Amino acid sequence: MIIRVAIFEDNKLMRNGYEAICNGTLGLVCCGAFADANDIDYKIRKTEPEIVLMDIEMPGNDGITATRYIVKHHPDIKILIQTVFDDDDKIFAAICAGASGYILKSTTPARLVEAIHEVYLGGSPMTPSIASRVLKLFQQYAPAFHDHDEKYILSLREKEILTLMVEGLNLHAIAEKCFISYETVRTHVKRIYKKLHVASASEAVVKALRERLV
Amino acid sequence: MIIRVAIFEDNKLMRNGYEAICNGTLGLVCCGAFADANDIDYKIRKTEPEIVLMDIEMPGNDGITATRYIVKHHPDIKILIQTVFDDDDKIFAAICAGASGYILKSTTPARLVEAIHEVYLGGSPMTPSIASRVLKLFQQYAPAFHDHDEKYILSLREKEILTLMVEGLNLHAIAEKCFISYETVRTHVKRIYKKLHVASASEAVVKALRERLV
DNA sequence: CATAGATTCACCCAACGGGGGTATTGAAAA
DNA sequence: TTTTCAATACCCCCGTTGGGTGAATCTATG
Repeated sequence: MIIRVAIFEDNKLMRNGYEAICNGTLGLVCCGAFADANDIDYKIRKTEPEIVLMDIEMPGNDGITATRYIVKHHPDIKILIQTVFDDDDKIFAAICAGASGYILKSTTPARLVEAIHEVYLGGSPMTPSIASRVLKLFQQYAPAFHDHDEKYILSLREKEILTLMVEGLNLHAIAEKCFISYETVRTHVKRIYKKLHVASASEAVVKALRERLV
Repeated sequence: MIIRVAIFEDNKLMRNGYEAICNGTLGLVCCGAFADANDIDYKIRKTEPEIVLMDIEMPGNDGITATRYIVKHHPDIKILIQTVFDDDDKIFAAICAGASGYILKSTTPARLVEAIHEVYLGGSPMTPSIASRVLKLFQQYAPAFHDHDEKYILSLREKEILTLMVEGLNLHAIAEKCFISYETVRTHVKRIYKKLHVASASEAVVKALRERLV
């Protein structure tokens, strides 16, 4: 079984390198190598790849957008992102776009070939440093199962008011919404600040979001 | 530099196997091998590991709980989960508990040693099939942020100031930190509010956190 | 019953913050 | 070259907020 790989990479040297790696590996074949992701639909239809090796930074149509497109219109094709960027935004965007793997360009050819096979088998190879960031992002965005052993014990009313603060309401609006007086809201807010060890609304909402208090 | 590894694994054969792998590898040493995670604090304090190889399924104190405990009380220690389970619940729980890596027991000794080194260097090695599940979980739990294409274009300075606001600094403190006048900070802040369509610091920081602007 | 905590309300005061405006400089883009 | 825009800075106005203090209910909990 031969795995068909399409390459999107604007740097000619690297593109040729990847092509050579694919064609030089038993079981892989490069079915197309492109400098940009313009006319992506045509390129995909013509080359019919099973795996796409996608660069993020390309002139014209960027790799993230192309990934989103391929995932949407050719859901069977697996996409391996392959880039020099390791910042959270790029990783986040690539994952949300539906990429199956994310490896840095510092990866060795042997590891790249391995990664292509892993993607083909349904796995998601990631450079460990990328994986580390993914885990951190995940911990940040997984709201449910956090071990908050009641570090900050807020009463029901206090939690309610803190939630409204996070939603952007000012104290008067909170008073109206809770059917209590403005001064009462202030009293609660002050107590919340004491319990959270903060001194302003913004600090309180940041803490509320970070510690998943609301 | 020798990496100290503690092993938690109830199966005696596997435990001995891991111990042998560690002690048989240059640069690794097994500083403790335990059949359960009871008295976890004592075991950690006594053996002072840098890396913990943690099984999930153990009698008594389970690996997830132990992981949570170690992450909380010994934040410098990295934990490599090592298990036969590859179901979403276990993976999810382990990641949320703060594990740095997650590999299956089918992993080869060579890959295990590699994984320990990667964890030590701050990476997060994962068996590709685990990584694949993590990505799927991630896509599932981060639905809100798919459209992240420069909805709000903040200048560098504005981003910097917004970041400091998220960190809880008031405008005077920001002015000092940036070596600019208080009034200039206010000018920037006003522009930030206009761009984000908000009207208060708390709204701005909430938006900054939710939309990953900082 | 006494005590503690949650919830409610009020007043004072000083400072901070939000909204409006105006203006200069320097660098980049048209 | 002209224009645009980020970055800097200052002004006034006044509403909001943070801190302190005090106090009245009500409800658990020992």
